Amino acid sequence: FCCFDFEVFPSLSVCQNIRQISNASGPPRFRLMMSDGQYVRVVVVMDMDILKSAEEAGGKIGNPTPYNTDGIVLLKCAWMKVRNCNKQPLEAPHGVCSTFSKGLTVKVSPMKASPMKANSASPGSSAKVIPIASLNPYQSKWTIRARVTNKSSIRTWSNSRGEGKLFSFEIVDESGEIRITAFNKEVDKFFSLVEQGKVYYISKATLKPANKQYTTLKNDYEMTLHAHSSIVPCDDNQSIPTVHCDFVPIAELENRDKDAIIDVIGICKSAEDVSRITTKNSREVSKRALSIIDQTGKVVTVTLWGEEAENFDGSTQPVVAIKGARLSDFGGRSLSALFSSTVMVNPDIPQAFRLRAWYDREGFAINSQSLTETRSAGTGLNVNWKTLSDIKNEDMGHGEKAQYFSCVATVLYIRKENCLYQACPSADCNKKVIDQQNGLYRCEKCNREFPNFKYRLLLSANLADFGDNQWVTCFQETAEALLGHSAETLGHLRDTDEAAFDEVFQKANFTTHIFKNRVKLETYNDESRVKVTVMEVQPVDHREYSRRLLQNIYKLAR
DNA sequence: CCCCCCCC
Repeated sequence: FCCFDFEVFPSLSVCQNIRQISNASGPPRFRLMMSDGQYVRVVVVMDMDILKSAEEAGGKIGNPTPYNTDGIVLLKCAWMKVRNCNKQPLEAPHGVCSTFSKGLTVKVSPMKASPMKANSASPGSSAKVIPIASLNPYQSKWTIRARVTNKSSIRTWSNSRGEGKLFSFEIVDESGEIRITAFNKEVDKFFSLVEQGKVYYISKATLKPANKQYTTLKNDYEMTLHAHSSIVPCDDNQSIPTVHCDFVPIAELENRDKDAIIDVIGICKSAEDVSRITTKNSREVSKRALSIIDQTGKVVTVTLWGEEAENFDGSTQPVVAIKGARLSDFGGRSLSALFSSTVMVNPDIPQAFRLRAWYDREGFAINSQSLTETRSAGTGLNVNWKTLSDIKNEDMGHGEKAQYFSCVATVLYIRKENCLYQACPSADCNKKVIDQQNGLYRCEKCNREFPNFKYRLLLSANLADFGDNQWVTCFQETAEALLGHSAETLGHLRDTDEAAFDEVFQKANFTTHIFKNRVKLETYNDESRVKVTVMEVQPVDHREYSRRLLQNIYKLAR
């Protein structure tokens, strides 16, 4: 593999195999990794508004060709052959070729011949190429030419009738679509050959009636491969339709029925980490929820499953298009990918270019609203962010109910005096015990004496941000998170090694965290004061924090 | 010859 550096201005669209290598000043530079002899199709697109302002500023951009009617113009489209790949070798990214085919601005063709003049002859078969729509079980000598639109992973089964493995894929041509299944030996033979998005000549397979219960494809038949089946890649695929999507704007999902199967496209604004869950049938499966946003300014949660969940990388905020997602009413409205869904990351389609341009220019900063209500506000959406000065300026906590807010703040000081107390050792009682001075500790709440106690933390800390500071209270868990040690360890340290105990507090000073707090006006001895209690301490996600700051700057600059 | 579409 070699590297190939180039500049894109503005940074409209970058596919997965391109890494940004600098953007310190001037146009950002990108690096594409690929191997010698490959062809690259370079497509440079630009948003019409940006193009106009560039031209007004005296820039010359040749003769742009309208790419679609949505204000995106095609600036350049050319095939380039990669040569001199003897530069510094780089580790090949996983699945480099298949992801290239999904690339947004750069496409790699593995063809050795000129990609512009592909061979259109059928692969030595006397049977003529017929449309999928004309296939039926009563004819055997046929060949079809079709594009793979969806390919499953390999699955195994075991039931009373036996066991085995299989995979299936869906194909489309100008006339229609059909599902093809391969079992056992045919899995070994064809699984790696069949690639999503590619075109093949297919012949000598068995047709049988499709069970409509299990498929949404528009075909009365489906196909099973057998020992004599033939699948031959076809390079000339100009005339074979690519996956067609009817994208539903995210805001429009509110008006659609539950369980509707829809196509959706959006920018992956944030993504959960992958997690393992156990289904009702006690099967383990991976899942990952994404938040996607489109030009309607609405966000919706999409859940990916299995390998798709495991392999998804949302760190570059890619465009995600899903054909055939199912609309659910969970949390209001949310989406789930099905086995029959096609998930495309940075697809090479105008809607994706347009979305990228919109998001990078303004979408990233808009005040988005999610159609999916999340109960835990851990995803960065729906968090009530405040600065410390907001507590006073907005008279927070003065109402009937306590208010909750999150802030990014730095520890200025933690009082170590009286931060530990001796608490009742019984499981759910944290009441302070009275030292009877006879080796026993009395809990008034439990009305019992114990030979032992447990240490509990009750910390007063002073937090600051750029505008103000605030005394807060941290109980056990949040205090342990802040100090980085358990109450038990700290109690022991205080009793045995005062220097080490002091050190713990020194180390916690000037550390910065996300604090999730409860604020409430409390009255004690006729004196009212706002009390802030820390409910949660979390590390700062600097990427997410920077995005929020940029968003705030953008809003203030309006 | 499979046919699972899941979880909060």
